[in-house]
Amino acid sequence: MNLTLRQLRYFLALAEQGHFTRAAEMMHVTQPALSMQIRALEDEVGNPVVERTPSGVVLTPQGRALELHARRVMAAMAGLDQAMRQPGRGGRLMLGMIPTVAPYLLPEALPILRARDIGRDLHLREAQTDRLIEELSQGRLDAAVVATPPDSDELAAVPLFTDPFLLAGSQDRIARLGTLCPEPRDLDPGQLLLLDEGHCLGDQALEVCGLGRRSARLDLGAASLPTLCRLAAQGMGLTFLPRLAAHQECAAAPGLVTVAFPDPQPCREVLLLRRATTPAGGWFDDLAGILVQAAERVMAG
Amino acid sequence: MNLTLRQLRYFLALAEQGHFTRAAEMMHVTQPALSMQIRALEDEVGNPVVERTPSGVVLTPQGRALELHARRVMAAMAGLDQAMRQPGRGGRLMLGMIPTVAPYLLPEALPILRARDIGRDLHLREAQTDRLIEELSQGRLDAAVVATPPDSDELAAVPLFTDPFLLAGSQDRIARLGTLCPEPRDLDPGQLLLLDEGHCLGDQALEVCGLGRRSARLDLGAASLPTLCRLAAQGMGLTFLPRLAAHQECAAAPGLVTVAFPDPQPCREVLLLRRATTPAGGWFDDLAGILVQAAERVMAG
DNA sequence: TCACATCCATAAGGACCGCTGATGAACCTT
DNA sequence: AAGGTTCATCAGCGGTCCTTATGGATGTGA
Repeated sequence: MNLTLRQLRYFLALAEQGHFTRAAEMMHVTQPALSMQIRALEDEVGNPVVERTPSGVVLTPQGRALELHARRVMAAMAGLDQAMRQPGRGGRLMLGMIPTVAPYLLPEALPILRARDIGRDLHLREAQTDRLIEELSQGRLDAAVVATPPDSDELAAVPLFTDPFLLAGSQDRIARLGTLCPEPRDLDPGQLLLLDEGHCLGDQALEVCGLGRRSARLDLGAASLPTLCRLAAQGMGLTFLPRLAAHQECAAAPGLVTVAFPDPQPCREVLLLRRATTPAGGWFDDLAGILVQAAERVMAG
Repeated sequence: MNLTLRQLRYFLALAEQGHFTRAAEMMHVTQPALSMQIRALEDEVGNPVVERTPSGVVLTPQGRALELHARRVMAAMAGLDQAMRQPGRGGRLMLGMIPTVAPYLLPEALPILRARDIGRDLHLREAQTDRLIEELSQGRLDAAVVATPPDSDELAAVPLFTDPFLLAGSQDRIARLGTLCPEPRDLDPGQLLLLDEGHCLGDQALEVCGLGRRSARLDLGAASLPTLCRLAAQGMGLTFLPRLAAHQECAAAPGLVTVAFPDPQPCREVLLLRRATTPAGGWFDDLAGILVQAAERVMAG
């Protein structure tokens, strides 16, 4: 049994009109065309679906069953059509984000995404760069926000924004540095608090200081930026705080003070990645634009 | 946007296999055939639904939306197929029945109908012959049980069973008739209780007595056979009781006594009607067989 | 009662669709 | 660098589906 949508459409028209000729007009075809499709449908089904009476057409019991199910099929098709017509897309958008960006960018980004009908079914994955890139390559993600340029050429990146690093610590630690904030590489590596390995933020902080991870005082095992900030606020050391995170973390960790580095400020480039095969236009550019907008608000706010 | 089932099927195969060639094999077509259909689908949708990566195929967000909806469509089609494959039919069977048959035949018939999977969605209409015939002609009914041969040749009838009339009344009224039951036409018209006009049973009773309705003592306005039987049981007159109804009515109306007429017994022919255009075989003959079987049980029981 | 209209089925011809088989381009593997 | 993937493209062919034309059945009006 291999019915076609055309047969179902014609049949529903016939059921509605009760009349071959009128149903054919409704379908913008000639009456023989519709008759032949109905005939083909009945051949497939094995029984007549309508009785041809002199004064019109009557559904058989089986015809009524067919009508019921055919309407369901057409409803499903209508739903599909509508979903495809949505320019915003309708499918789940699988977005990855590194942990040093996600909690600061998302509160601003999500409302915009929803307003633009992109976040309707947004699926978020927070993970470190390596894992995000792997999942992106495998197609389990559609895009990812990272702060490290991809090495593989199967990924393409668009820059979102530049996120300067601030120096953060307790009031007295910062005061002890003097009135002028030092050059990054003048900092004492022994005072630096870093994130766990795997977080690009730690590596980047070391890089701007001209240091390797080996020379850092210790890996505190601090798994998250909020934790790190609380440690720094209690005077346990200094840390690099992305400006993106500054407002939220200063509010959350009383006693935390930040100072900007002198120009040229050290910074990280936040990027939006996609597979190179992903069509660039459309939702991807929309998403990038929204994230930029959200970042501006976070920085300004 | 005018997607075809073929496109959806191919697309689902592709989504499942993640591989054009394997999806094509799955669909028993060559790879170009599938590629072209996917291409056509993407043209309709307006965006790519899969990304072609070197190592296989990944759905785009829109592709995932399409997958979701396509599965719904295919599920609806599967439901339709299954419904059509049911030899029993799946549609509502619209059955009409006259009031002097329905309450007696149905208790036996319904279980059999259900067992044979015909009564799955049986729609019953109890009405007098004229109305049943009208609704049958208009296609609002598929079949009708009546006791009057149709005059129109747009209806066809198959005989179900013969239902003899019994004479029923109170103990003393029946006794007063003597040991032998009289010929129908020897009955005193003044003693006869009849159903309302419109019920064929009343007309038939008069007919076998060689009388017209005018000569009957009165129309009691008794709208139903149970009422009539209760009147008769209380000695208000005699009535014709179809054997089909005898057991039930005697049980329900204490004091009601029935006697059979001498041969040739007056009787009514109970028929199953269909539109002449309704295909005779299949469900219609099944239904007729079941009703005959049910009638045999009623008569025997 | 006969002509006519209406309705659906059927037949023949043509346009288009979709499949196959062959080929090509890009990429990965060895 | 060669060979084997992958998917895309093309030409040719067969089938599907449409249209126009026609036929048979039924109902209707003069």
